[in-house]
Amino acid sequence: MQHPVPLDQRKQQILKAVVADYTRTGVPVGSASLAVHLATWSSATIRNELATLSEVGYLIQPHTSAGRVPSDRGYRYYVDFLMDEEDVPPAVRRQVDPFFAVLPTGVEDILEIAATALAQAADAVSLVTAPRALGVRVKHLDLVKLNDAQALLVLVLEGNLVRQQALNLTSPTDQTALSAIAASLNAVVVGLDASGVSRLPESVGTYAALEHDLLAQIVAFMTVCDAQQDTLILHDGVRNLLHQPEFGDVELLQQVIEVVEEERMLAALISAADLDHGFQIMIGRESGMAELSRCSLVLTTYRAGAERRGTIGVLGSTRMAYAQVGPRVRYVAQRVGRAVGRALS
Amino acid sequence: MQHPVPLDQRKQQILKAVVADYTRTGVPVGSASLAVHLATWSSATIRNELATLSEVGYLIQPHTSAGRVPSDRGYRYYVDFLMDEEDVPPAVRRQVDPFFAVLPTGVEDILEIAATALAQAADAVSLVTAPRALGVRVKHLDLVKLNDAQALLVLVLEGNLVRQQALNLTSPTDQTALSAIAASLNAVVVGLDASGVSRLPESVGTYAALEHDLLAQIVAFMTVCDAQQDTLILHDGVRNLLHQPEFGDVELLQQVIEVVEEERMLAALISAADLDHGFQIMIGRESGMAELSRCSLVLTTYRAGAERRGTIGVLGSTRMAYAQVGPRVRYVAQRVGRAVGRALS
DNA sequence: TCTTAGCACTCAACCCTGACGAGTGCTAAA
DNA sequence: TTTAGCACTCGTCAGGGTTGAGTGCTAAGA
Repeated sequence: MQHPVPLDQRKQQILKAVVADYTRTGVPVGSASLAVHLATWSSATIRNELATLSEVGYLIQPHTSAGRVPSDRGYRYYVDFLMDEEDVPPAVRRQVDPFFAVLPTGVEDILEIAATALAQAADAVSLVTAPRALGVRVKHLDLVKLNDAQALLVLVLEGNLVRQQALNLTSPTDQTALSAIAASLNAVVVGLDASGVSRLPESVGTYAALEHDLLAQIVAFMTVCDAQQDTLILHDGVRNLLHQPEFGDVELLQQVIEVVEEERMLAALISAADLDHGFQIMIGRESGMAELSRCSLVLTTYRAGAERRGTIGVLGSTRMAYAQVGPRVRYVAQRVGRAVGRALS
Repeated sequence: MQHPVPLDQRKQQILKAVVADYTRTGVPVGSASLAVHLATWSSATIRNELATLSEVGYLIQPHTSAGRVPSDRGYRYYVDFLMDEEDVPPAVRRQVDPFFAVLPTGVEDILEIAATALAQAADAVSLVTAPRALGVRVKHLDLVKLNDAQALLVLVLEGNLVRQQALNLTSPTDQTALSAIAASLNAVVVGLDASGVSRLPESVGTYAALEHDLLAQIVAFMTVCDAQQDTLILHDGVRNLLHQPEFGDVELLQQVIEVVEEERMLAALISAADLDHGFQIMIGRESGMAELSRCSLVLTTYRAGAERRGTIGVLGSTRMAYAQVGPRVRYVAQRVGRAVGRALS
C-alpha cells in the first residue's frame, strides 16, 4: 500500500469529472469536453492539470492523441476521497423488494434469490456466499429405509438447510426401528455441531453397535457439509457483462467467465477481501488476479441472525458506477441479512 | 418437412467431405482442397458438383469467390444419410466415467454432475432435465417445529429428492405432537402422489382439524413441487462456446447466452423436440428460435427406473462434429439413466 | 505567478486504392 | 462425361492520404 499523492482542490474536481465522464460514456475523455462541465477553467488549464494527473499515475493515456482514462490508482483515489455515493433510487428499490416479499424457507434458496436480485440491481455479476459457520448445528434428523443395506439420513440444520445422505446399515433394520433410533437421537442431538455429535457416545455411553456406527457416519457427513458450506458461492448475471463495450473483446470476456464459472477462483477472490470494516471495493489488479485486471469487485458482509456473517457483492467492469453500485450492494445485503436472519430464527 | 433432394453417389461423397472439412477448420471449403481428399476427381468436376449442391440448397456460398459452407439442410442431409457415427474414444470415456464413480444420493445432484460431465465430453453447453413424473410420490415425511405458528415440512420424495416448506399451524403444537402426526401420516402416505394424498381424508376420514389442515398444505406444496420438477433444467459449459470462432461475434454470443440463462426458453426448446424415437438432432433454424439460428441441439432421452424419462443433450454451434457428439450424448445418457435409476430404486 | 489563447504536432480512425489470391463459372477439347 | 484452361469476381491485406480529436508548448495577458 503506497500513500496516495495529495491533490489540490482543482485536480480533485478534474479527476472526479474524468471518472464521471468515462463511467458514463466509456470513451477516453479530453480536455475540451471537461471544459464544458467545469466551465471555471479553460481547456488549456485543464490540459495542464490532466498532464500532472497522468504524471502521478491517476490517469492513463491510451495513446498520444487520445483523451484520459482513470487508472486503477485513479479510481482508488476517486473511491476513497471524491465519490459522493448516490441513494438507491426508488425504481431500483421497487425492482429489488419484490424478490424479498415472498421468501422460501431454506437459506440457500434465499441466497439464490438474492443473487438474482443483486445482479439485476447492479447490472453486473453478483456473488453471494453462505453465512459463515452456518449449517453445522443439527435441528432435527430422520432416517428413512432405502433397502436392507442402506438408510437415507435426512438432516435439518440450522437455517432450515436440509441435507441428505445414504448411510450404510451394519445389519438389516426396518423402518420402525430406524424411526425409533431417529427419535432417540433427536432427543440429544438438537443444537449440536459435528464435534458435539462426535462426543455423544462418551456422554451418553449406552449406544448399541448400530447406533454407534450410524453416529460415526453422521459425524462424517456433517463434516463434509461443513466444508461444502464454506465454499458455497452463488453467482448470477454473467449476461450483464455482455453489453459492456469493454467486453466486446471476446478474449477478455472468456477470461472473466472462466473465473466466474470456477468456484474455487471465486472463493479465493472473496477470501482475499478485507472485510473487517464490512465493505470493500477492489479495483482492477488490486484483486491480485490477472484475469480480472479490467474488473472491479464491490463486496460487503451481511449479518444473518446473531453475528453470522456472509459476503455479498458484485463483479463488474472497473468502469462501473461505484457511486451507485456500493449503496445498491449494501441495500441488497441488508435485505438478505434480514431474510436469512428470519430463516435462522 | 420437405423431401430431401436425392443425390447420386458422388454428390453424397462431396457433401460429406465438405461437412467434414468445414467442421474441422471452420473455414469455407473450396474445390481445390476437396480435390486433395477426393483424388478421384479433378477440382473442376468437383466445382460442377458443388454448384449443383448449392442450387439444391445443401451448400451456401458466403460470397462469390469463397468456398462452400453446409446449409442447415445440408447438415440435415448429412446427419440423416451420410454420417458415420464414431465410437466414443477411450479418452473421453475415461473423462466421463469418474463423474459417475462416486454418486450422491439425490437425483438432482446426479443430474448436476451429468451436466458437467456432458459439457466436458461434448465441448458444448449441456442441458439436462429431470426425469418426467419424478418427485410426485412421497417416500417419507417429517415435521419439525419452527415456532408456535409454523412447522417445517420435510418431504422425502421418490428419487431421494428432499423438499422443505414451512407450514402454518392452526394451533400451537409441540414437537412430540408433530412427530406423532408425522408418524401417523407416514403410515398411510407412502407411495402416494399429490392427488392420492388429497384423497386421504375421504378414505381415512378420522382426522382432527389440525391434521386436516396440514394435509391440505402438504397437497398444495406437492403440487408446486410437481410443477417445478417439470421445468427444472440444468445446464453447464457456456464457457465451451467462447473458443469457437463463430462466436467471436459478441452479438451472437449474447443472444445464445440469453437463451441459455433463461430457463423458460430452454424448456420451450426441449419440449419442442420430438423425442419419440429417443434421439433427435435439431439443426440451426429447425429449433424455431431465431436466436439459435447458428446453433444445433443434440438431444436424447434417458431412462431412469421403470420408464421414467428425462432429457439430456447439448447445445452447440451448427458446425459441431455431429458424428462424435451424438454417441457421446447417448453415452452420458446411458450413464445418467443407470445412476438415476439406482437412486430411484 | 497563474491562466489561457493559439498553434504545431501526434496519432488512431477512416477511406480509398491497387495488388493479391482463393475460388468460381464457363468453354472447349479430350 | 470429364477436365484443362482461362476470364472473372470479390474478399483480404497493405499502403497512403485525409480527417479530427486531443495533446504539449509557448507566449501573451491578468
